[in-house]
Amino acid sequence: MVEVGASSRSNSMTESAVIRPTGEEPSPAGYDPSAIERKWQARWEADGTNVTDLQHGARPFYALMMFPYPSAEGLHVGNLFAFTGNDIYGRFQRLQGHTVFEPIGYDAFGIHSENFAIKVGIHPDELIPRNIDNFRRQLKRAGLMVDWSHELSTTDPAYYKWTQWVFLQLYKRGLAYKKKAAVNWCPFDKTVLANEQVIGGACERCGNLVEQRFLEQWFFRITDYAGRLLANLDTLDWSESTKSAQRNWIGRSDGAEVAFRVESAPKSPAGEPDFVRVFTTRPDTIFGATYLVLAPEHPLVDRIVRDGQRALVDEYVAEAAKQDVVSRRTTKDKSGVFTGAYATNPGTGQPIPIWIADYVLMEYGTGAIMAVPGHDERDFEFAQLYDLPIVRVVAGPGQDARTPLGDSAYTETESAHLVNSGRFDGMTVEAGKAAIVAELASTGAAKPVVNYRLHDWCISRQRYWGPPIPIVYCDQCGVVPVPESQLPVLLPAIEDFRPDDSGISPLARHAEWYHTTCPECGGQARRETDVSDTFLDSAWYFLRYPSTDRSDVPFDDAMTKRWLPVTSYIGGNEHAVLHLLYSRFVTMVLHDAGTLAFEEPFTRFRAHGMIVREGAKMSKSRGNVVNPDHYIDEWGADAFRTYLMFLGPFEEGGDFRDKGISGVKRFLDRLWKSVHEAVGDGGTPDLDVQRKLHQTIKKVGEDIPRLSYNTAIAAMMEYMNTLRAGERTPRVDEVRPLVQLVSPFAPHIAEELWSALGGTTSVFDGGWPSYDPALVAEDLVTMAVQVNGKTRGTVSVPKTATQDEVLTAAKADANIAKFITGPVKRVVFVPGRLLNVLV
RNA sequence: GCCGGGAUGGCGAAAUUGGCAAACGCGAGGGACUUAAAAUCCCUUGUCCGUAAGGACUUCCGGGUUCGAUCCCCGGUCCCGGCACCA
Repeated sequence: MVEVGASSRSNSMTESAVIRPTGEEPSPAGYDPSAIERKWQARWEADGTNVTDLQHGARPFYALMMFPYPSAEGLHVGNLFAFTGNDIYGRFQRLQGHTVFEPIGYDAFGIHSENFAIKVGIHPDELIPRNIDNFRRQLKRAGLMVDWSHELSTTDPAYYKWTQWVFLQLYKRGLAYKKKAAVNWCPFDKTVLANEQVIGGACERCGNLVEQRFLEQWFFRITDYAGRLLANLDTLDWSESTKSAQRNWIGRSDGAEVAFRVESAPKSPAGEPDFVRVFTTRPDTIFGATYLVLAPEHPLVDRIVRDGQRALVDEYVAEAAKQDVVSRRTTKDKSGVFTGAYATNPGTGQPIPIWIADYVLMEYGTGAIMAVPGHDERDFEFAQLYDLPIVRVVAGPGQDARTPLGDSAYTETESAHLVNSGRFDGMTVEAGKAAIVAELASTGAAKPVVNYRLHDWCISRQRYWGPPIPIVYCDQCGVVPVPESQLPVLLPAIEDFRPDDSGISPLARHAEWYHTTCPECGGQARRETDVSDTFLDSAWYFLRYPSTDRSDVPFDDAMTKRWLPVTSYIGGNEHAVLHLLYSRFVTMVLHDAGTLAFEEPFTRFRAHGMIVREGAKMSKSRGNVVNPDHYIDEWGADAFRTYLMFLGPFEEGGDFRDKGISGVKRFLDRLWKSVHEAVGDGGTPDLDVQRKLHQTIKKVGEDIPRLSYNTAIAAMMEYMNTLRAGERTPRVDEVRPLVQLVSPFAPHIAEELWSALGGTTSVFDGGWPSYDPALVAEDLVTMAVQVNGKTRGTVSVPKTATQDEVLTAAKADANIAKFITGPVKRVVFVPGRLLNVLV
């Protein structure tokens, strides 16, 4: 048998220290969370308990949590929920013998911080450190196993120097480029808005209508990586919901590009026919393509438009350009205009009209489509509106070429076949796709193409509070990247940092910063005045943590080799696509550049759930936000942590109910009492308690790795109930392992009790208790007895009892016997579980 | 519309391989201790019938597979999240 409580690595327990004469009050001063929490936080700090030996520690385990944005309101309970979940996992891994690194930092740049600074009239330079101080104070109170010697803030020049370096790595590889792009502009907030910040065509903050502006923006060519970003997902141990969100966002669609020859385009150069290239996922329906549609911005529009239609087309194009980006995408009412031109359908050989409509988007595919109104809802609607021909080319079971389409497009593809499609008639949709693409490809009219919905990442912001993009514009040399040796390009401390409606960053107003010299020729030059997106700051922070003490490199090679990729990452699904995708992209780029040996940054990722309060979403306006300080004051961090983990499954979240915390507090009170009352472990152990203990050790050890914290806590509570059943006094060897099991959840009380039990080092250096499999298995089991599938009673039999023995025992039970009325037809016997008698 | 996750007592939830549905906790009711209250401890608590023994019903709805289904299959409803005029 394996000794309970014995650590495989160290055993600092002094047995004699805990044995007291029975009857003598062991002076339990009572459980005072705030006193012992202060005491142990101070001791951890003094002893360096949570400082990770990054150089030498065995079995490195990088337990990463998503670093917070340090808001003025302080730590949100959602942050603490996530951090506690990560902390328990990290502490457990440490108890398993890993060297665990649990760092924290602050994602402190960005529009959010800047807007708040403007609102309260305090410079972010002053406000952010203040907020960070408050966050640090709150994080320390929560008792996280954070290694504070590696804390970082993205606003620190020693950090953003390397954010700029990351930009330069992308620039060097041709993955950063500048182009004019349509953006949402809020005339009131005087800023570019992300698409997510525009609700129904209005600014989400001020409600003013958003305008479309064309501004020069920096982009990262993330679309080059779309295929890999998608394919690698299959290899990652991540929450399915997160992977699914990324798949949706990347949006792969397999199809073909098909060329439609424009009939006698008047303005094309002599002898050079124009082709409209369309992207389609349904090449099988080409015989049903009765018209083409170009996006209003399509470059071919001007060339092919016929004179009679020119005025109408120009008006339509101008109108479309005026619409803001978002409402253009979400308006469901279709409209369009005929160009007067025709193209040849390469399937039918027939001429079909070319239209312009804003339901076709220039950014996706080729900016042009072949419209198949018979089999596409949008095309159907458009064709009905403008009276364009609708042809059936796909028929389902029991349908044929003449079956009318009715009032909607037929979009089924399963068990459907082609009709009205010449020699392709009768083929399945799948076969038709392949055959038609193959045939068109032979004449160069089509090729298979994969399209992604993912757009390039726009990283420039015309704002102040971010890392300046390290680019200089020189009249002689053009666009010049700032040499690495001249990094960081410091964000100047300016008072006038408010954005204006020029669409140009406030930094442009500061001539002394804006004017500089060219790093190449030394001549007059201007700085790029945009700053980079906050998501660039957070796309690489996990690489920095182990190397925060290095000022000469972004990350130390040896450290990176030792600690990365991240072993375990825990965070919210609100970052499923942006942060997590950008981090993967940046890692891949650095991998391709030969800087990193791995191309995926997070080996395992788990999305935690959301906390609501009393059934309602927490919000400032509702006034139902949980303030961690308040609860920690009242109940202690240990009870607060444990309650957060107990209120629901970690990956689903749960309902924070103020009353609920008392149950967890009672549990800790009883733990405190049990340890202080515990008597020495002489004499005969109580076998039932021993069994329950070993079952609990097994269960908690299995539940924590799968983040099933609520059930682990329930198991410990059950054990506590067993331990104190019938007002028995627990023994020291019964409570000591429980203190260890509780320690990841409630670290302070665990340390206090561990030391009260004679521990001379931290409980977190004491290892994890092991269990005896022989004690886990009950040798007497309660089996259910069913008659015709209905449970009629139970029998208590030895685990090894045979079918006949159980049957005999069952028949001895009068209530069971009375249901066995006729001859027994069949008996189903599941050893140790149940007996089902069929009569 | 497409993709992912859900729906179980008054409430939060559990059931790890298809095997006693409701562990653990909250709330509620009753009791002990107390002059009293708090705290603590004990008992009861899915619904219905029954004094009880016991019985019937019960995991969103409707079917199916199985000796047996919260779990697997088919169809549907609702909730949460992602994507969305993406061709």
